[in-house]
Amino acid sequence: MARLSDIIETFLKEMLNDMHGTVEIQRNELANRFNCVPSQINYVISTRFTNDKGYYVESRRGGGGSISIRRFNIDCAGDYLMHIISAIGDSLSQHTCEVFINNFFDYEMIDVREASLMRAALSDKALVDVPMEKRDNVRASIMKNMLMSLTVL
Amino acid sequence: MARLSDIIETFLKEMLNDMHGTVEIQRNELANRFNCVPSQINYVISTRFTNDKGYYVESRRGGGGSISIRRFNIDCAGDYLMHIISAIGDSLSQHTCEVFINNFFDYEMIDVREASLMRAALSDKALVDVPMEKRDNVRASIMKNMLMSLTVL
DNA sequence: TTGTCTGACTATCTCTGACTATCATTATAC
DNA sequence: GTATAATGATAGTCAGAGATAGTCAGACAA
Repeated sequence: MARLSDIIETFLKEMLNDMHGTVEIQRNELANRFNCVPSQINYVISTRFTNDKGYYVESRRGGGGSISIRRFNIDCAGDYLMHIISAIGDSLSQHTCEVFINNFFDYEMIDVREASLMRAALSDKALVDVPMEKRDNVRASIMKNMLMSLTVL
Repeated sequence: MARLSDIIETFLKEMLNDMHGTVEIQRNELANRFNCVPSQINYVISTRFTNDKGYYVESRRGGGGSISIRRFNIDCAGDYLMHIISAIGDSLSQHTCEVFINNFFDYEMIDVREASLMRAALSDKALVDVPMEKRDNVRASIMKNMLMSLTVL
């Protein structure tokens, strides 16, 4: 028998196709439709709609709350970016960042302000409170998140 | 389900646009129009029209009383940025970041890509490797560095 | 052993209503 | 007339109910 998580995953992906890459759902409503507990929806989202797999998820609690899922744009520059993102491992030195950013700028994937923002966020100065042994991991994570954010625009 | 608060917020913001940045309302009248209790109006104002978001609110009780909302005029973006930078302490929650970024965007100090980059760099997701007790410090530091980088361009 | 599913507990946001504070106007006392 | 009290018309506060979503440990299934 097919797993519920797979069914829900398929349902959401079809919805994403129909809605051109963005869906907004209510957790309880969806759980109801599939006769499961609400937290199952969290499970599906956290295992199937991760950043690594090309999705962006946001949510809001409280009355009228909801969960929104966006799919990255994998075309055009996105392709190259996705390639870079997967090439970046778990660790990234400030120097390597600099090289990346200069490249992005040279290839006109980012403008001067964007480059400046990225440099600022990834600098040792900004990360001074992060313990040395973790700093390059955090830098990699920030870099990947920033690049992913550009692929959806 | 659409949130009433959002509807009222939108209504007031449209009114602000039409009236060039200043509106004067009567709490009971507005509550009546939206079929809610008067204190809901206070809720909307205190969550959506805060100082941080660039609004100034005054009110008068008693017969003929009313509430007035004014939107700040941000003439010099650089000054505003410097003001924010000095106002940011050593710690900054993700939620507060969100408010700031939306603000910068509303005032056209940053564009949609820059906003997206900033959100990505400041998100809990990007900072997951930073120990919880340090995360808000690191966030404050990244935010200040990014803002500084914008002031020099 | 790993991935799936559940439910109790928690966190957050919204909305409501009872109670309080303030101001303007009118009535009353002197 | 003037001072004071009463009344009515506003707005403000706050605690609690309601409506969502998130987390996590443990049961269960492939």
